[in-house]
Amino acid sequence: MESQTSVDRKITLNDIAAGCGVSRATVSLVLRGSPLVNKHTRARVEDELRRQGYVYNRAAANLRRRTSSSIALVVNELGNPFFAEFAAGVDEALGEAGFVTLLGSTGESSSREHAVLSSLVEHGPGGIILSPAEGSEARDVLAAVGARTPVLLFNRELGGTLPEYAHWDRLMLDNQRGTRLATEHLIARGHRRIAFFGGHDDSSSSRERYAGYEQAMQAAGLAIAPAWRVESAPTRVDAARATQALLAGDATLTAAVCYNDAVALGLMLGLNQHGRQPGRDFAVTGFDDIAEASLSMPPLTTLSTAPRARGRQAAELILARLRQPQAKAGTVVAPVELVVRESSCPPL
Amino acid sequence: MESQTSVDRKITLNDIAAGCGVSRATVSLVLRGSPLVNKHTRARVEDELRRQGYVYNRAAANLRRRTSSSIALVVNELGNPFFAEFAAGVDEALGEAGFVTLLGSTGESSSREHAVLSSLVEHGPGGIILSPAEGSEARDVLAAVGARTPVLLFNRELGGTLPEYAHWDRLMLDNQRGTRLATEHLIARGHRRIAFFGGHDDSSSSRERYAGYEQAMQAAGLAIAPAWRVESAPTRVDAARATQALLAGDATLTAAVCYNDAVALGLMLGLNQHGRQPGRDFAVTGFDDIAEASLSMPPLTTLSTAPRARGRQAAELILARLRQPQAKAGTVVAPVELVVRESSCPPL
DNA sequence: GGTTACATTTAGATCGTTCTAATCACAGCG
DNA sequence: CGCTGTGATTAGAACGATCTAAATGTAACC
Repeated sequence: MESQTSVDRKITLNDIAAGCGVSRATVSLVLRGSPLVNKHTRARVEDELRRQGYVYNRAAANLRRRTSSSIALVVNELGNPFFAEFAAGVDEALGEAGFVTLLGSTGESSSREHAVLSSLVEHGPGGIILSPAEGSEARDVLAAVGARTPVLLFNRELGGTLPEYAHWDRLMLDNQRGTRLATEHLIARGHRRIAFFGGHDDSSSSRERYAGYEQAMQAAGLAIAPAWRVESAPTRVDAARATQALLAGDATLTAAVCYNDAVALGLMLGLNQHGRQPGRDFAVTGFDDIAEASLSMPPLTTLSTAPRARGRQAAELILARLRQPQAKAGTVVAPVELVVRESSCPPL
Repeated sequence: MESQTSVDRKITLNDIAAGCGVSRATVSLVLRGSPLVNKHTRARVEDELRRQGYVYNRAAANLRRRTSSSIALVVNELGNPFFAEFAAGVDEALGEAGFVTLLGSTGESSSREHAVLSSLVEHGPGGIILSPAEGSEARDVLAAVGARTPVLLFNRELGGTLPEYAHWDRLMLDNQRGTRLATEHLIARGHRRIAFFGGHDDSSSSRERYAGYEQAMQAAGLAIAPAWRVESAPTRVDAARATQALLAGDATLTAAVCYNDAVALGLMLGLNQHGRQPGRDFAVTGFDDIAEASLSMPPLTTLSTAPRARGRQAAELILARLRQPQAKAGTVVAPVELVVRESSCPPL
């Protein structure tokens, strides 16, 4: 047993070539399974590869071939289960296609986003899947990534406008339809005084979700009082904090459509603290259907976005773009589905 | 405004050099902030870099310098919030150090783990942070990564033994102490008939956690019936399924120490389905303190492992190893802390 | 034998950086 | 005037792969 697990020096094509008396080029052909090489030499080379414990240097190959075998994935916050699931889906699908995922997270800060993007782009990813931070501007992002690397925007639009030469693809959720469905559901259950709670209006997804709510309310002939829109950061803690403002604004509300599940869970927490019982005397809906939604007390009525499937889809879209760099940019809108659970009780 | 955002050709050092009449070497020195270059030429070069929209090619630099600026992170399952938080911590700390994270996930399958590792290692990471899949063997992992890339094992031991030349670092949780604390807590509350539920005994973390439980039981003079150990996959659904076996094995149990939070949440679900009320007539403890633990009904008594901090720590350990390749391998055991919530009620 | 065809192999340039060892310009000094 | 020291710059070889174009060997055919 003399497998040469040389700890010190890196094994290259030259070592293999020397080791079995062929040229570097031949070894390279063997590695790539070319039909040009003779059966017999192929076997000899493959033995030698194993014997010396060769590991392929994809970076060198990519340099020469001017290709890339990685995709960068930039998300706001991995701690958010929606993005964690999304990332898992992206990584799964990229892995199956032989690509590797370069991870970056921005913590919802557009300045960190800029830094993360500039760093990632230096590693030469073939493309970038970006879920923009709140308030992220098109021109800043473009400056960070340059015009050469294709970008797939997920979940949110960028602020400002892109120059026409940057044709970026989009994968968006059907935000407006989602909150419309949720609002219609609450109206059907008998609610009339319904708030829209959480999120910041400078994020496009928030505006779209508000629009869906507004659309359903108008269609039902219900006027919206200004106090029925309360903003918050899209996190549990900030939503719990903002509950105070919601209840103070109008004590007669019977339901709220929330920006997302994190906000909805925070609202339920806040309601409890103010002596209200979500699912009993106050109806709540979320958005995303994260794993916690079905576990909360009461279980949360929400919109299922299937984040892992979205991740796979995002991966496939960016890979398709790599194959067709010139195809014109497209926008895919993924459907969402209303999942009715106990938090959307009828009014008392 | 003539910033040359050339969409077609990649800008290299040569382009910059030609663009301002200096040599490639000088531009390279400017990029790396060398004190050798003249103030005035530096300014000229920097202008040109901006003007042409140059982006650094780190892969080429790494090839020449035989260095790496990435670390691979291989985790069982990103959908599990414990690992998602861990990954977030790793990525944060690596990013701050100027490294990029190569992501891979194994879905608890050791064959996928092998494939993922072989693929990642070809991209030449400086090191690998690996949370092994259940039943993953030392020799298989070594075969996949080779002996050149340093590895940091997180959370679990590998099966089998490593050859002595592979000196791998470890970051482990204080599993045994954790379940000992949880068990002592239940005993102090008055429980005597306590099960250990979930996990598979071929994972080292599971064995360690069982050992902590056993230790506390023995110290209290309590004998453990064979029916008090029921295994399950470390997921919510499988734990819910296995609840049946636990209750059928001994109907007089009053409490269970669970392998982790996912299992504990599944058990609570299963208990409800069998007409028992966790936190009222059956006490449950978990392990990990994932975000859902405080939200479940009842809130879960568990062991806080601070996964994000562990992630940062893992990143720091592997970076330290890069700086000191020859230092001898070490094992760090991270402390855990008991968080008492309502699921660990006293017996009726 | 000479020509062609085919299968296999290979030398050498190349990708975009960095590094080593010069080289160059210029001032100061004896 | 030649020598040396210093600051600034650079030519050219690497890094580990791939690719082009050409070379080699062998067999077949006229």
